Amino acid sequence: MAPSSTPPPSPTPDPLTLEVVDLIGTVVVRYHEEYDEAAARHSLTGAQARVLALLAREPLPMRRIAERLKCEPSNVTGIVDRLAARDLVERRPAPDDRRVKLAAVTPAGRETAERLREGLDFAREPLSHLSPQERTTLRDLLRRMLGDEQ
Amino acid sequence: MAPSSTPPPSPTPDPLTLEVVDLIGTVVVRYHEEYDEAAARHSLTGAQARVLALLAREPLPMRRIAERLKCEPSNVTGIVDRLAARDLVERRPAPDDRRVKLAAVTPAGRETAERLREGLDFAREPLSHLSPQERTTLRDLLRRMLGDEQ
DNA sequence: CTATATATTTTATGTTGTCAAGCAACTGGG
DNA sequence: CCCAGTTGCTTGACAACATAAAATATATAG
Repeated sequence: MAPSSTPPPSPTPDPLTLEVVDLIGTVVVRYHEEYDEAAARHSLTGAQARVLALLAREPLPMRRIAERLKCEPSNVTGIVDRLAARDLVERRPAPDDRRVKLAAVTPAGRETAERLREGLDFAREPLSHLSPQERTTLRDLLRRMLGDEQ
Repeated sequence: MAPSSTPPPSPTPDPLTLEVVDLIGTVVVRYHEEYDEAAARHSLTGAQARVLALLAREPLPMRRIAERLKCEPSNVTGIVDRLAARDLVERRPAPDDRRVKLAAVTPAGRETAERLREGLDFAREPLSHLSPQERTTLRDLLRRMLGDEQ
């Protein structure tokens, strides 16, 4: 069984840490709500909006999309299918490897992605409560919190 | 209309705000990864873990669970069904209203919820990079950011 | 050339989500 | 009391998302 050597996983983190974790949980919930609402305004699901936003930066092989989404490649097939059916995304052959299919936004997809980004209130609404000075502090704290890995 | 003081729909939010939003996006992704991994260690899905954690605090009517999860009550039926099938949760009649069913953790469910919470590294790992002083600052900034509503 | 590995899709299955319909139980006006 | 309307939950039909396993096509190593 488990040897007694394991460092005690801190059964009771201090109240301050707990509160911060709780606040982060609220941020996560709020972020998702807003993202899904913004996506719904364009008749997109959250997953579809995420893929569309990804592809608006650069075309990607299906496999890379799956890695970004942390899901199986077979799952991406369906999501891209649905985006392709609405002419927001298209599949292109990769020049160097005929196995690979690059998913790329169409002009219509690019425009939808842009309007999606503009409509995402999370950038404005909650952060508008903070001064530039405070935003800088928050940025630095989040950077440190997330560590070097990023 | 909006006086020039209101931040306009800001087609181009300032780079600082964009970076903070980006960092928050990373936090959201990381939070989900860790939550789902912790849940998977107990053979739970994310939704099941969330409901179990909710009920570990107090029994709730199905309707309240749906409100917390921001989904339809009919959806909660299935999630609670699956938790009940594994004997982590049970349905109890509400004393004052025979329509209502209270979902409550069983002893096994309570233990799973506790171990789930302990296994959730998000409380320790990222925040351990910050001093108590910094955590306090972060807490205050998040509070202000989320506003009075909470 | 053959064997193995990689990229994608297909198929089967399970979970999560919605909506509409149904049933049981509470509530208020007559 | 009784009836109408409302509320709480479940059921059924269906779509999206997720996984795993198998099939196909292509690439690469030996």
